[in-house]
Amino acid sequence: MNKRSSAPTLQDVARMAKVSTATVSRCFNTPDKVIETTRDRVLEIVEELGYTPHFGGRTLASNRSNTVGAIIPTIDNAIFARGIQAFQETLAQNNVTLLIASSGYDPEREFQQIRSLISQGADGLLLIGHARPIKTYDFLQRRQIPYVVTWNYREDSNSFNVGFDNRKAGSKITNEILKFGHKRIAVITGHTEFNDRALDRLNGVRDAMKSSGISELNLAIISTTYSLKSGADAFEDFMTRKPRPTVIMCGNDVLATGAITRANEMGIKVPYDVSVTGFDDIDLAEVVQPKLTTVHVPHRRMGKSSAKLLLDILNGKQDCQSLELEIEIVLRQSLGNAF
Amino acid sequence: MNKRSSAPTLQDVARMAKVSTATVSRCFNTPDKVIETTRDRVLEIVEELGYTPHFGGRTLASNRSNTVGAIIPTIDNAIFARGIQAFQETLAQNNVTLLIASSGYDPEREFQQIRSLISQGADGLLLIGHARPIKTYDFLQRRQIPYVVTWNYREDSNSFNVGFDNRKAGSKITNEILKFGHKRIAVITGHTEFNDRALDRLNGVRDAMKSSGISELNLAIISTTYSLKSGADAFEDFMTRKPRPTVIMCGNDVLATGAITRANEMGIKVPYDVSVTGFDDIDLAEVVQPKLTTVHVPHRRMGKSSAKLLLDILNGKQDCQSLELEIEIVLRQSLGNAF
DNA sequence: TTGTAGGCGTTATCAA
DNA sequence: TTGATAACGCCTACAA
Repeated sequence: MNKRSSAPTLQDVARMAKVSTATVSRCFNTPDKVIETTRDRVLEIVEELGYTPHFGGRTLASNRSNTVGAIIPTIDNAIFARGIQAFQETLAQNNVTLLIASSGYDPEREFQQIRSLISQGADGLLLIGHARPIKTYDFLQRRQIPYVVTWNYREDSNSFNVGFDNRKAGSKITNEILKFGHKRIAVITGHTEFNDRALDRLNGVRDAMKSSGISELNLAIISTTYSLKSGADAFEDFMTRKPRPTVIMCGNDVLATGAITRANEMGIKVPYDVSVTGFDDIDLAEVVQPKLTTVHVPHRRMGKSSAKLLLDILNGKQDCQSLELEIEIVLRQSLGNAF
Repeated sequence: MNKRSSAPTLQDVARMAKVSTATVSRCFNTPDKVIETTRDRVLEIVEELGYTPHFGGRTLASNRSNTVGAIIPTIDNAIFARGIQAFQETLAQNNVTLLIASSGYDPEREFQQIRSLISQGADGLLLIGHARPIKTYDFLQRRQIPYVVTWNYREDSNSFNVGFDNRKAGSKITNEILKFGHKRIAVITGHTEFNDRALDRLNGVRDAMKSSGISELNLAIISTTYSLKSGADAFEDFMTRKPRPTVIMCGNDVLATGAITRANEMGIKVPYDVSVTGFDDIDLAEVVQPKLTTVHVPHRRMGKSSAKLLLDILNGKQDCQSLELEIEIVLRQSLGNAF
């Protein structure tokens, strides 16, 4: 790769403003420590030259970057977009820049991305969920990297943690479903390996069934990737089995939307022939017909709170606390009585 | 912000492996220039220490970062996600890291983000669309920053450019609409200031009407922000006017989906009472009922081609070429005959 | 209030 | 094939 054509440096500015580099540096970092007239002169030159501080030099010298990194499973999906947007806005208010990377739900790639972001100088990280190889946690620990885990709250976690309890959430929506008299339950879940959100939701379903005395024999599961098509295919699979389930619970709204779309194509009436539920409450949930009964996740609050916690940690604030947020079930039209 | 606890450095590795820092460096950058036994020893220590190269030091010394930046209008929206994902994948295959920032459709913020990414050491940039203040182009020019403009192709552009011609696309779908006998046309567009995609699409509509001899008096326009609710509200606005339009063209699928959703709520039948069209062909387009007639944009191809072009430019390849991609109209159910 | 100078981690040139 | 060593741009004691 070519060298970047040389950019103006602190030196250049200093020379033209006839001051030392130290003074120019101070104009940026401790402006009140330089007298106004000098500062004005310097800033004018800065403007004229279009000078931008060289980030590499800065981190090298000061050992901090005012940058944090976030590694999310995927950007090609609305699930994380809203939360990350809020995360970023909160950081920006505190003059911290966000670097985003995506892992494609692959723990090995997540590890690489973590290393890469740290190399880039990230002061701290946002990670999605708890499930990752020990190797990754070892690295984080050894390098003493400040990080916050979000999108799943676990009381017993060793990490700083902002989010909702996916297991409780799974139970909660299952209980709602059971109120409608459903007995034969099918679940379309995302792959649960290294995806603790999916796993916990599923275990929540089991918890609820158990405490209502419903046998696991009434639970059928398909695990697949998160896409409209996967949801649709899994739906069709379930509906060609005998006996059919009375409700199909989906691991997220994308899967649920795929399921309902296929239902419409097959001439199956939701919720009269079968009920469908989602998880996340993204835009899609209100667009699909019938509208989706789903779990409302406080995306923006989660992003904002994660940012605040991470900033507190980075600023060395004492007694930083993990934070559990609550979800709500939102009843729309896709869940009805069991037949 | 706290200092990051000290990470192992090249020095540490060198000391433990009993070689010079130069050799360790070579192990990473020109591995074939160091004999295998030494290399193995070094890499072992690297592994043991969990050493990660310090990015700041590296950029400082080598004046390149193997990083490129992309500034997109928003991440909270599926429009750009797929293209950016493809862009990133292609970069990753070439060991280049992507930094993403979002501008919120604000040219001033875009300018800041550009400076910020350059400060971070980005070797090149991906920018969406052509419309931005001269100030921004001046900066790009003066600093000789390699960049590619995407999401809109303009033949007369001075920038390297990958995308489709939004104006032609606007004409194309309008012509399709005119074939269905529509005469009273309403457009819900995104704000066109500093959004050349929106502006060009709109001008394309005008072009097509003109060359079919339809007066501009038959064109009504509402410009608004890109959200489901804005689309819905604008739809309702149009449908309470007299006479009603026979077709409502939307600047993207989000607006169109909002429009159809509101139509359903108001008991207005699409396409019997009014036709609706979208733009982009994202997932939403096939989920909403009736399915959306829209402009299919080659998101992934655009992302991939942009990445290739940018990499070529960065590698100093000669005769790099801008690239025009084609769109297609996809006819689904939301467009019908004028009544 | 300002300047001097050393050092941050890495690469690259030149010798050995 | 390896090692010394001088940059790279910036920050920050310390001195003036």
